Amino acid sequence: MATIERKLLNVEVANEIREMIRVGTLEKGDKINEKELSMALGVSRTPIREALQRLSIEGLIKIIPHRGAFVSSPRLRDIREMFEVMSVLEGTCARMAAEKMSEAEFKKLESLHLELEKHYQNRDHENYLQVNHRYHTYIQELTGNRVLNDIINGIRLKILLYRSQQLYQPRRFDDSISEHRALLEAFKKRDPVQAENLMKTHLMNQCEALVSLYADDDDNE
Amino acid sequence: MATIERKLLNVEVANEIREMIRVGTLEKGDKINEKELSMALGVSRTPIREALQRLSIEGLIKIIPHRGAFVSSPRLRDIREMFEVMSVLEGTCARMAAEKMSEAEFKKLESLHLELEKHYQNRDHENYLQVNHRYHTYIQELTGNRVLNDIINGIRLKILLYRSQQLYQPRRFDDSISEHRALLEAFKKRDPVQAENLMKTHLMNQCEALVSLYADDDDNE
DNA sequence: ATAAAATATATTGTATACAATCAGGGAGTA
DNA sequence: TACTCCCTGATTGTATACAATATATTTTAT
Repeated sequence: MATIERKLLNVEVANEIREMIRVGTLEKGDKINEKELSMALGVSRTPIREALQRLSIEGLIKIIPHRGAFVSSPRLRDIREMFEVMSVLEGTCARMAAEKMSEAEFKKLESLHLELEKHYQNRDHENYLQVNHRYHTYIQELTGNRVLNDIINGIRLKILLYRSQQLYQPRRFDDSISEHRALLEAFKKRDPVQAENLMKTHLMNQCEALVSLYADDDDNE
Repeated sequence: MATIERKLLNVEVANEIREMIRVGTLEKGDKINEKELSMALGVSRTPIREALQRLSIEGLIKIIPHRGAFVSSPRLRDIREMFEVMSVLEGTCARMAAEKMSEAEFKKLESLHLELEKHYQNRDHENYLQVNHRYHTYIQELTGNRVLNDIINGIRLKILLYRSQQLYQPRRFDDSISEHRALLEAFKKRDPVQAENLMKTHLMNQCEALVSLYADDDDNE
C-alpha cells in the first residue's frame, strides 16, 4: 500500500512555479504577481505567498520587500560561483560513483552515453541537453548521498535559468561530447581520480562557454 | 547614506527561530506551536507560517502536513551524508584559501589558532568550539565564494543541532587541536593540496567522533 | 478495568479583510 | 518641455475568520 500523499497547497504551488521556471514560462527577472497567480491557480494568496517564501530560500526567486517577488537573475559572478561549487560537487559524485560502480550500473551509464552520441550525430541540442541531464543525475544518484543530491539539484535549477544560452555554440557541442567520451573511459576503468578531474573540467568548460556568451550582455554586473 | 533595511516580519521570525535552535532553546524533535509562538513574538500566525516555510527549505525544521512543524532530528545516515559533503566543501575552502592567502590573512588565521591553543590549555570546550567556528568561517570567507559560503553555513547549522554531544570526549579534543596544528602548517607553507586533505580528514574525524557518541542512541535510525 | 467509539478541543490549512507601501498619472510651475 | 508634487489605484504585508484535520477526553460496551 502506497503512502498517502497528503498535499498542501503551498507545496503544490511551489512545484508549479518551479516548473514554470524550468520550462521557461517564467524567465529571469520576471515579476511574479501574487493576485494574478492566485487566480490562475485557483487558490488564495496565502499558499502562494508561502510558496514564494520557500522558493526565495531555494534561491530561485528574490523577494524585495513591498515590491514583490522576481525570478532570480544571477549576475556573472554568481554564475561563476555556482559553477565553481558545482564542479567540486559533481566531481565528487564522479569520484564516488567510479569507486562503487557495478557492472550493471556502468552498462546503464554507457547506454545513456550512446544516446548522447546519437543526438550529437543529429545535432539535436534539445535532446542532447535532456539526456545529458539524465546522465549527470544518474551519476549523482549512484553516490547514494541525498544531501549531495539535493544541493546539486538546487544549483542546477538556478543555472538552468540560463539554459537558453547554453550549448548553442557548435564548438562547445563538439567539446562537450569529447569530454563525455573521456569521462566514460574513466568510468569504464573505474578510475576515481580521473573521473573526478574530468568531471570538474567538464563543468568548468561549460561555465566558460556560458559566461563567454553572456559577457557582453547588458544588465548583468 | 546607508541602505534602509526594510524589515519583514517573516524574516525576523525566521531569524528568531533559527537563533532559538542555534542556542538550544529549541532542540531536535521539538514541536513548534504556531499560536504559542505568535503570542510569544507578538505577531500573527501569518508571518510565523511564512517563516516556517523558509526554515523547512533550509532543512532546519520538518513540516508534517496537518501535524505541525518539528525541529529536524537528522538520522545517523543524514549526519554522515552532511559531513561527507562538508568535508568536500570545507576541503575546497582550505585549498582555495591556501592558494590566495596573503601574509596579513595568514597572521589573522594564526591569531585565531593561538586562541584555540589557549582554550585547549584551559580545557575550555565552550570557547574552543566558539573560536573553532570563527576559524572555519574565516577560511570560508577567504575563498570569496558566497554560494559556497551559504551552503556550508546551512549545513553547519543543521549539524549544530548535535553540538551538545560534540567534542566533549577528551580524546577528540586532543586530536582536534593537533589536526589544527597540522592545518596551520599547511597554510603557512601555502600548500593547497595538503590543506585540502587535512581539512577533509579533520571533518571526517569530527564526524566519526560525533557518530560514535551517538550510535547507541535510540530514536535515530 | 480495558478497549473501542464518540464527542469535544486544539491545531493546522486556507480564504478573506484590512493596513501599509509602492507605482503611475495628471495638475501645476518654472 | 521638463520637473515636482500630490493624488489615485494597485500590490504587498499582516491580521483575522473560517474550514479541515488531528489530538485529547469522555462515554460506552465487553
